[in-house]
Amino acid sequence: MTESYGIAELAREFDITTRTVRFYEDKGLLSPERDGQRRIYGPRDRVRLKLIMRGKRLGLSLEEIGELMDLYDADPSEVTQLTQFIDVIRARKSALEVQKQDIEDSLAEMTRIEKQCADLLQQKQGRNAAASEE
Amino acid sequence: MTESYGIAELAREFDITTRTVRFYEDKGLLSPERDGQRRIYGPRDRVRLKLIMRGKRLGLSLEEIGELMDLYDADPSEVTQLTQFIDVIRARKSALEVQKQDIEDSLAEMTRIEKQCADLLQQKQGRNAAASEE
DNA sequence: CGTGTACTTTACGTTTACGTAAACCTCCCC
DNA sequence: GGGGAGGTTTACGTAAACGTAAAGTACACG
Repeated sequence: MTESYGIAELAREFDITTRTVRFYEDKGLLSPERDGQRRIYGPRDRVRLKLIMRGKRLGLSLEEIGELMDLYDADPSEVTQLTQFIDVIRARKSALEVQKQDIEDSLAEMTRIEKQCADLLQQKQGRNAAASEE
Repeated sequence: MTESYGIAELAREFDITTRTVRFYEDKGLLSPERDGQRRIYGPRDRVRLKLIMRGKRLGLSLEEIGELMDLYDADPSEVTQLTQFIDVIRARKSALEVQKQDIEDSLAEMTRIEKQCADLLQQKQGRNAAASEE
């Protein structure tokens, strides 16, 4: 008895609408079972949705996310396919490295600004305290 | 004589279209000088464009990018503003931390897959070599 | 003066990722 | 058997981020 979910249940868990879940199916990112006309989602769909959400947080389009997930569960049999496959993965990885660097740069800048603000705040509060002391 | 650029020049440098540059201006992200009716971009615009592109690579919307850049060159005078300001920056930072974690997870998975592929490739090539040896 | 080259405004078109509404099942419960 | 609760399809609407003409301006060059 492998666990299964209704669409509302799944949507709630990921904090999205049922419309969105169906939309992802329409785009080929999910493929739930059916009980009559109702959709039944299994563990595989849950994992996929998790990957989709992560992809979105990274700013990927649904199409890119789909391609990535295809990579995840494809197994290339031919040697030529295999080497191409590796190339694709490496390209993807280096894109992520760029993004990681961007994030680190941004974090550094924001930390700098944050510190500036904290210093300024100290000064101002210091003066206020001094003013209310006499 | 502070360096300046035409729109085409700037667009070429960042590998975007002039339409895009004007669009960013329309959204309040750039504000070039004018020589008659023509736009003249200075160093400040270049820096801003660089920030915009980085924001886009991070998957931010133009609106979010605008807000971030506002943070960068605003200087909050009131203490209450200052503390709010710091809160905003911290929220932004923690969002970036999440994204960074997402990237690291993704990189780990992809590295795993890449290794799998490399092993598989070794095996296959090994067999091919053995087959062509006799 | 005509031709280019570079730039301008105006405006409608397009893709992505859904939102929102309408109209229809279907099972369960009182 | 009337009504929820939860699900379904169909389809039009929408915001963001530009693309893509169309038509005009401004200046240099032969």
